[in-house]
Amino acid sequence: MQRTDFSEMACSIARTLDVMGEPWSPLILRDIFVGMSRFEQLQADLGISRKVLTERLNHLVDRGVLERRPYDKRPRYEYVLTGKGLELIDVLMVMVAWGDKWLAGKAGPPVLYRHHACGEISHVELSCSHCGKPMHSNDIDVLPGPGAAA
Amino acid sequence: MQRTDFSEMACSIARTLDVMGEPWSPLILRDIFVGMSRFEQLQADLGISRKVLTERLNHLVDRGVLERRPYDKRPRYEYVLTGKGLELIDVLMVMVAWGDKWLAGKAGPPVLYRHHACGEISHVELSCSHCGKPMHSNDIDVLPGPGAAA
DNA sequence: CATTTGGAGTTCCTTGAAGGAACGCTAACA
DNA sequence: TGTTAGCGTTCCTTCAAGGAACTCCAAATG
Repeated sequence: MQRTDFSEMACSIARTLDVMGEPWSPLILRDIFVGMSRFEQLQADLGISRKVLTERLNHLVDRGVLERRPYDKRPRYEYVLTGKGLELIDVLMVMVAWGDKWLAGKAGPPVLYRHHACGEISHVELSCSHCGKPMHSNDIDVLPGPGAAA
Repeated sequence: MQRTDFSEMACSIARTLDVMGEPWSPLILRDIFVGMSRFEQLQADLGISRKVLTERLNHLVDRGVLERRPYDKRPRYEYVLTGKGLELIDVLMVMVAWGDKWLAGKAGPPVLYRHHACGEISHVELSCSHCGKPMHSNDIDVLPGPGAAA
């Protein structure tokens, strides 16, 4: 085996990486999220090899984060995010927040988010699903869960 | 070039991937976050090739998310997260939330988070840095920012 | 003093994924 | 009857990942 399979590990990080951790996959999801749904668009925008794009799209469809559907009587297809896929965009939004803070430099962030609820330009924060207060790596204890390995 | 360089793209997702997007890097960060700081520990726990582990650790140190420091008079080193690295764990916490929801199955989540502030078992949610309300992919408009490409 | 031990890599070989260009297939259209 | 556009597939080359063996160094041990 040339690349280790993460899907069987008892770790939600590893399993999530099995879905979207291969090279290009997050960028493909990004493009589809912002409205590029067709093979040619994706290939041109990313500059990715057509072979790899085919593999990645098939994999994302297999894993249920994308849906492939015809948009013409001719054999033409578009790729759209499923509900599962839309939730995966959360991961990208946090990557954006981190990259904007640590890697954007003087030029500033390449894109901005405007939040519908308040209308303001903002970014994403992590909060606790229970109490709503901030929740970052230093604010938690990590405990074994029911699905832990033996 | 065999693998495309993402670091020069005008995209915070691509730039973040340049830091932690290579195979194994997120799992290395996970292990270091939960307290495995030494080369032998990491290698044994992950089952990663020693060569690749060396490359990944060097890269993460280069990018400023890990610090390599001696813990003995002998040539022994440990790897610890910098502040920049601790913030990168946010990305992993969101991966955990998604993986727990969509991939954990009947067995349930492999690990649980207990939030210091409220003492409850919970998971991470995304909220708006401005108004504090939920902020997910459907709740935003994406606009070009100052660092956008030409 | 010579030898062993353990941590931290380094080297080297094999396999297979990524890059890249060319080719194929299908339905409409000129 | 070509031609075109969209969507892949094939094939070849290069380089990264897997894996095992090897090196280096300082301390501990006999």
